[in-house]
Amino acid sequence: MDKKTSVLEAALRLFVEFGFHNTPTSKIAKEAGISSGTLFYFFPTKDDLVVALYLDIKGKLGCEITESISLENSFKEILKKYYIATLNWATEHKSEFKFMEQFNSSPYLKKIAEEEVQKYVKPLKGLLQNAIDEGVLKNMNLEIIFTLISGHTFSINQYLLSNELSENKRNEVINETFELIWHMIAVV
Amino acid sequence: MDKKTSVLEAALRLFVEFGFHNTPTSKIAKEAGISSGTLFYFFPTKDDLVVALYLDIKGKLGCEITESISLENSFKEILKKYYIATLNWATEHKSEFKFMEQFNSSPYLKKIAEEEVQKYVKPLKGLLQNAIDEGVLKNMNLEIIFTLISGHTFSINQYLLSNELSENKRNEVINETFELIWHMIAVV
DNA sequence: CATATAACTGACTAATCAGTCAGTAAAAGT
DNA sequence: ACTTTTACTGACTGATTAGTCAGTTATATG
Repeated sequence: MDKKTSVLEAALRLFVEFGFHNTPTSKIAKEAGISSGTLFYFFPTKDDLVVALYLDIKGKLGCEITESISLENSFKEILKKYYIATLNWATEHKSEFKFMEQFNSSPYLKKIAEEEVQKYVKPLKGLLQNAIDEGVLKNMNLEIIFTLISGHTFSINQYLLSNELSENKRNEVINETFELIWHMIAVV
Repeated sequence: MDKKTSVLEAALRLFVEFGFHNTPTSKIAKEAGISSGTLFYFFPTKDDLVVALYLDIKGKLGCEITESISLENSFKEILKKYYIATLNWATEHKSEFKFMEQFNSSPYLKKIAEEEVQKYVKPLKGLLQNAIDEGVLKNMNLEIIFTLISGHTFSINQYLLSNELSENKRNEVINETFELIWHMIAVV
């Protein structure tokens, strides 16, 4: 296997379990089955490794979600696909999700350019603005609508992650809570 | 000033700026204007300090919010007071809020007993369950209702913290978004 | 006043850590 | 075949760190 990848995978596992501060590079190298020198061959500093892992995960998440969108549907259907894709991704990638959470609320975030943070958020914001302009969504501040959707998704995610539900029950919760957030932001 | 307190204050400042991992105890002691030995006199280990800070802040937040509640009002009014008190606290205690965020999404959280985490959440959950039983709130899973309220509050908080609004505008946002979450969970 | 206890100091240490480096092995280029 | 570049090693180092400890100062207590 690609050693660079195995470093990223080992780092993810250890960071989630022990945190950035309690995960020495030596441990990451050991877990990845490579020498300490190789780690620094690929990632000049530990910070570079942390940031690379962030960008790697963010890229994968962004791709998977934007891929799930088909613009042929109604805005409600598009948004629901976004919602479902995000929740499914988090459930299928628990470690990645926990890492992002930890990263986003740490001072490491400062090291990421604002434009990079916004990269995968921009398309959604564009769609939301269109929907507001067309009168599909309430005429509220875009940032507030975006915040409401993100916050809602995040919190339902927390619920789904801490309660292992059956396939049916899970879909029920997702459908019901989507209707709730939809009625909060949409013109009815 | 009490030296134990000044350690907690210095630690809060530095943790928020540099993160747990990048804040040596020596720096904390210096910032607090005491010797390294004194820090360990009060807090046997660095972890103990981090946990003590968490419990200190959580206690203060819990007190301030439960104090703001008067049970004479309608459930809607009680919940709105909760909402406003939480948002105001976060705005008036930005550092504390950031610290809690960082702590909650870090592996440090594991060091806190579940009952301690739930301590200040229990009364609210009790009120919510009553409101469900009385048919004031929709007959939904308590955990989901609780999650929806927390997530909503958290996200509006993020919005308020990153956009410095005038007193009027701020109140407007708070009132409007409270009505939104209320209509999401209440029987209308 | 005398004694005990609590608060406090700062130089010190043992351990750990991020990162280096001189050199080896493998792959790619010519 | 020869050379260059890339991938990789692991022992090593200098810096940093959490935590100690022998001793000092302040405060309370009898």
